[in-house]
Amino acid sequence: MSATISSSPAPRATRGRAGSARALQKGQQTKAAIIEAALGLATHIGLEGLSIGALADVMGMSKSGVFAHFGSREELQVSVIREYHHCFEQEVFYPAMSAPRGVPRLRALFDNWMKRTSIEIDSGCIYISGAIEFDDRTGPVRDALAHSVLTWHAAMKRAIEQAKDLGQLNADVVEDQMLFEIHGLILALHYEARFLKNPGSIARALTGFDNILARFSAQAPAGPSTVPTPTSKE
Amino acid sequence: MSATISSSPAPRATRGRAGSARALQKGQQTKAAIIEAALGLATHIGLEGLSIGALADVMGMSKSGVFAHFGSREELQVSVIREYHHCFEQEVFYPAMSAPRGVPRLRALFDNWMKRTSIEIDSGCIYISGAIEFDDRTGPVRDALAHSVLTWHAAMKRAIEQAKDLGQLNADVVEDQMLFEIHGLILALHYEARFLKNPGSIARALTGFDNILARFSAQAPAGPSTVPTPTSKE
DNA sequence: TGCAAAATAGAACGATCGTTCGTTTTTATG
DNA sequence: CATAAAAACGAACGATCGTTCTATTTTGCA
Repeated sequence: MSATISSSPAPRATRGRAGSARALQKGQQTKAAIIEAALGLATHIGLEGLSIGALADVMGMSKSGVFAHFGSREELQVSVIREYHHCFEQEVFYPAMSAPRGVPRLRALFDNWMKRTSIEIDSGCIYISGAIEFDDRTGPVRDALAHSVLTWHAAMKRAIEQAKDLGQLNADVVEDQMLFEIHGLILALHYEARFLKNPGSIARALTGFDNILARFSAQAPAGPSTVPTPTSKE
Repeated sequence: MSATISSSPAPRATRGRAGSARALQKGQQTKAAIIEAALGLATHIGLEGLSIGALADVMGMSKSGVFAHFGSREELQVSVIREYHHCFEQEVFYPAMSAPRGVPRLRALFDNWMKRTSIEIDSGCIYISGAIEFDDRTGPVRDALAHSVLTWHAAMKRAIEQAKDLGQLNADVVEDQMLFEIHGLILALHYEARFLKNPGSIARALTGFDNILARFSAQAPAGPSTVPTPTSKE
């Protein structure tokens, strides 16, 4: 169990010769700045809406100057996803690791996830918009996106498992099921708050989490939480 | 309480003079065919991905020929949304109305909604993809989309209310809260089945629904379902 | 400071976009 | 059948897209 939710390929090392500890070369820090700006754009207009021309305007440089750092739009999109992955780790995952294992940490993960998702942060969530945009497509962008999301889901499942091991959740809790329902709360929050502008969505998400927690908690003799009534075939 | 979930402005009336009961004039039926094809495209590539050129190709006609029926791309998008609204009524709402009021009807609505959303139907859901695309935009397309979604949500809330009135759900159930959680299941299903290709998502959605139902059902003394523990400020 | 290498600029490409306009074909009615 | 209206076409528009290419500028190190 590593301290990070994923093994990133140490992307930001200095490149030049002789392990000079000097910061980034000019090109690298420009590239980092471009990616940061691209992330800002992508969280608002989506990965597909992200255009090199608009990005160049924001950066105050030429299209070809921006382009040269990536070689293709797809590579730019993948870079943005990696950057978002990194931000997500910093803002959601790491802070929650200081909470004690079990339900408190699970709750912290959910709270941070929620904050990242909700309109409090004016930017949208790439993991959500990207999933829609790359629904039925293939290729490196979709792969990078799915990889990041799955990595995050694995981290959530680990937290659920720990809560189970500590006896704070029922022993027969199915991680996938609990995660599914929690994920639903996040998606509903994103939908109702960002699109429908429904006030009170944050409170409903919190209530929903408490409801899920109560149902999966140890002590109760467990409700109908394993086999569904087969109301629809298939 | 009307029999339809919305009052559509009787869009498909014959136009010509003297109430001739003849079917549609040529133009109208071409337009209807275009909208149908456009809906097919939009459910796969989104309302924003929908282009008049691609639509013209599918229809085997010229761009300007297609365009002339709408006058603008926005009007085409709005037409597609109206068509989807209509399909949604036919496939989700009406069939469920033959189930007895209360929980059975609520369950039927959920089941149909699920089928519409899941990958069983190879097309995606415009209410979901559209919400992402028109997150932070304004204009008639967004308005039409939000109107349709809110109409559908109102229908769901009505079903919850009826189940409450019949004593099948707890009297203190908050419709908005229950709908929020149910909506989350649908969104999680869409996400995990369509994007992540997770097998078993349908079963998890069904289980989730049963869990929600059990929690909001009459008899139990009600868990912590109203006020959340304030774990995050705001 | 000099010089190779890296970084950026600028112009152009083919493609596609939504839209406009004038013409031609098709339709529906007298 | 004739004729006016409706429908569809086809070409062109300006804009933007990702990408390529060749200069020019800037950088980093000897």
